[in-house]
Amino acid sequence: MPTTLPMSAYVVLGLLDRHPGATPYQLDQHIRGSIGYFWSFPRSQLYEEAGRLVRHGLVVEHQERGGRRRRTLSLTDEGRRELRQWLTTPTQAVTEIHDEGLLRLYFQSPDFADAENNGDAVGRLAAEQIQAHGARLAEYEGLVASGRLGAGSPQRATLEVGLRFEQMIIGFWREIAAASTYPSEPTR
Amino acid sequence: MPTTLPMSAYVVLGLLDRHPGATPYQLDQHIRGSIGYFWSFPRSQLYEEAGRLVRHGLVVEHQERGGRRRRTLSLTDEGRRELRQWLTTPTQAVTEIHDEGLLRLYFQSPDFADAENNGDAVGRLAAEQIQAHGARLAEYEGLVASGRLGAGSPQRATLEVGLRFEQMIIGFWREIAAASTYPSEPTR
DNA sequence: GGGTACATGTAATCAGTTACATGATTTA
DNA sequence: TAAATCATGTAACTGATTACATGTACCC
Repeated sequence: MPTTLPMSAYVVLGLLDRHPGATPYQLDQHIRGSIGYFWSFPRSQLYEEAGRLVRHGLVVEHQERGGRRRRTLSLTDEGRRELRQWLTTPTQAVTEIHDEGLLRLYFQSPDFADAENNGDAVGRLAAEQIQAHGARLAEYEGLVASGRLGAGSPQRATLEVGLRFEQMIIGFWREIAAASTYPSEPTR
Repeated sequence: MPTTLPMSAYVVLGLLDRHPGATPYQLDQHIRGSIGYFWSFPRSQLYEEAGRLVRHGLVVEHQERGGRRRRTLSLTDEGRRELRQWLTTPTQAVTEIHDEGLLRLYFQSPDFADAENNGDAVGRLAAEQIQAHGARLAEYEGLVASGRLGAGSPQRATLEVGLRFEQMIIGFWREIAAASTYPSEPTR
């Protein structure tokens, strides 16, 4: 077994610790609307991940014969050990903010603040991003309001970062939008 | 050609627009210390990406015969068109904050704020994260101070998000640490 | 002129995604 | 009970990462 597994593996281990006997499909449901906001992967990967973890002896699966042939998954002792270990060993991995809007901003031409010159591409980008992040923020607020997350739970704490990020980025794009509509260095 | 390319493709197109004739190796240099903070991939992928873009007719390459057999890359007209189009078409993709520290926090047991109960795993995690994000913040501040980014440039604007994110997340982990007993960093 | 660090590329492997297929359940 | 929807899985393909190999310059 490799010394370090891909993140999807730890997500599966972590979820199985909380929800023993879940099927990959059910894991997918848990992921969407929670940790999937931060680190997502398609459902099919959960099947592959499950297979890999079984091969590594960290998970056992039991597949129904006939019908839907569901695979129910549970951690082995070694899987639990691996999870505990991952949770407690220091990481030196750094954060990446995967955001297509930011990437597009980065590659705008240097005169991007000059709306006349570029058909206000940045103004449009900003407007679209404000809208998209507003929707995301509302989703997060809905989650909090739903009360499904314990007040001091690690899930609630993690979501807090999502909330603060969305507030921050909305403010950022508003500033960009303002500079785009009213260029600070007008062409003349 | 697929209607939508992977992000690494747009990064290569965007960089080649600014640095025509660059080699994959040189692109790697540009990426590290700039957009790579947000969206990174290993150098070898730039070779593969270059090959793919050439196959799609978006890039032309010229490989030295003998010696290091460098490949210099440039956009074709169609490559430029593809880049312009990507820069101006609306995206519905959402942000993902890939952060291993947050993921670990998410999977802590519910009593995570109770340091007695878990060997203060969370306190350690928070301390480590405060340290790591402090270093990252310092790097960003160094970039700004270096003056290599134009004051109103899109690169500077993008970096601003990095700066605000790091400040936000450091504040977050300080709060987490405060709820735990492991000695926290002095406030800077 | 031999060692060290930098520059460059390729091949093999592994992970992730898309597209598809089928079984079960609800509801008009 | 047919149509629609939800649940579940697999296979084929594409993308990403690791490991390796070699070339060039620098410097003592």
